[in-house]
Amino acid sequence: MTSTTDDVVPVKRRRDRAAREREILDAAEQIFGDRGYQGTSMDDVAATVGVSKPLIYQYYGSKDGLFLACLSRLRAQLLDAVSDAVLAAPDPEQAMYAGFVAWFAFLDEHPRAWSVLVDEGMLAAGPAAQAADEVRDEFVDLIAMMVRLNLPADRPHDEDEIQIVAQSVSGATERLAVWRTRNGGTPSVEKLATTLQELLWRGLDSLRG
Amino acid sequence: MTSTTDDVVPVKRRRDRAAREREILDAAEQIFGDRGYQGTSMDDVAATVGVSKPLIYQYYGSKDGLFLACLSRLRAQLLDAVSDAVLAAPDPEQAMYAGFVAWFAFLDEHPRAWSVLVDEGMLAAGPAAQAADEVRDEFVDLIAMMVRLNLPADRPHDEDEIQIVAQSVSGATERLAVWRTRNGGTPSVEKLATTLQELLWRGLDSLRG
DNA sequence: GAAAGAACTTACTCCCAGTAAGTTACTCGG
DNA sequence: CCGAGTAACTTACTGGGAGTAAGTTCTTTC
Repeated sequence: MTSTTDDVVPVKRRRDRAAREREILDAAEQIFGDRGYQGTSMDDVAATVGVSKPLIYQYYGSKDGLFLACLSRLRAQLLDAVSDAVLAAPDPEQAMYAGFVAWFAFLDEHPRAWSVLVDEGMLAAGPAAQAADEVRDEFVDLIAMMVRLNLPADRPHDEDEIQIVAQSVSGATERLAVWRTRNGGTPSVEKLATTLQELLWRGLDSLRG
Repeated sequence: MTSTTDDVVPVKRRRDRAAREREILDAAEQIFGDRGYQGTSMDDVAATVGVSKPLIYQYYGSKDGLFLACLSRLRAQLLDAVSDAVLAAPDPEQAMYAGFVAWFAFLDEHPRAWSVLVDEGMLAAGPAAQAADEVRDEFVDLIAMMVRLNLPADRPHDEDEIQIVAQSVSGATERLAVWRTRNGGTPSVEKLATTLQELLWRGLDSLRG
């Protein structure tokens, strides 16, 4: 009865640094995932954790720092999932398949992780992002049209497959363009186009029948 | 000599709306391209054009609106370049090649356009963007390793080609994941993995020799 | 040469990243 | 049990950038 701390709300307010850091990181991952980088304010994160903003700054330095910490943790998880699947496979062909499955399955099971990592995580939310998507869609449509023209007219084609191929080609070319720019403009345009052509042309045969 | 307006700086200050809009759009495209979406302030754009900020708001409504307008113009140019190349080709195989060349060449010749459209345009600048790239690089390395393992050991392999393939696969899977999420989680993970596998596996034969 | 409207500006508001300086709770040696 | 030391935490601010209300000046047109 003489205990000093047992009337109302005996909630532990102070926690040690490691525990608090984890709490903050969890909240941040959630909020970044929901609202994107831009849409997330440090005040929101602080309020969610029930802590004041400067504490977050003390632990993570900046908004970028906090985002980066989320990213790091997720990256490790995703990379592990995929590498494990690949390394467990008995031959290269199955390794490739297993890698794809692991990749898509991970992002399927961690939709929020996904947003933070690649999708909206760093994109501006709203109309600008939507417009960028429209640009992509136009190319996807163009590519899908080309693929369709190249299929035998008599056989019913699998529209899912066409979409998958078109999205893949669009994603691949976009990434190659970024990479090439950062790489100082090499390899040459022709080298890129030729290699892509080789990689995809024969694959398209499979879909042809 | 009695003319009222010919001493110093007879610069025309007012211009009609269409001309001013174009001026603003040009400046915005340049600045967005240089500094990214986040790094660009409306005050910067206004100062560059030599105009006050509310005028830009009157014409474009918001920062997103201005960005969107830049995007629209560029999209039309890029899409035209690629469609023209594709449609001018005599057969599907050459159309595919021509399309790739047109895509990479356009982005080569308009590096700033490029930034606005896809690359840094909407990404957060600084350490966060860098970290996201590191995540990608890890996957690219993993894929490159797999490709290398699958090449005949005796033949010297073309490292550029390996990088191109690895970047392509990484870009394709990333895009597919975004698309699938927005598409409500279909098609299934297995369908995606199988189609990708078919598309790429035979293409990798070409590189094998 | 005045009316009308388009082109343009000054001077704000609010929100959010980041910070300076201080306060409170825990802990450990005596 | 108590005070000194430190880790955990807060209040109260600055600065910068998006967006706006309410005007002011130029230019065209009758």
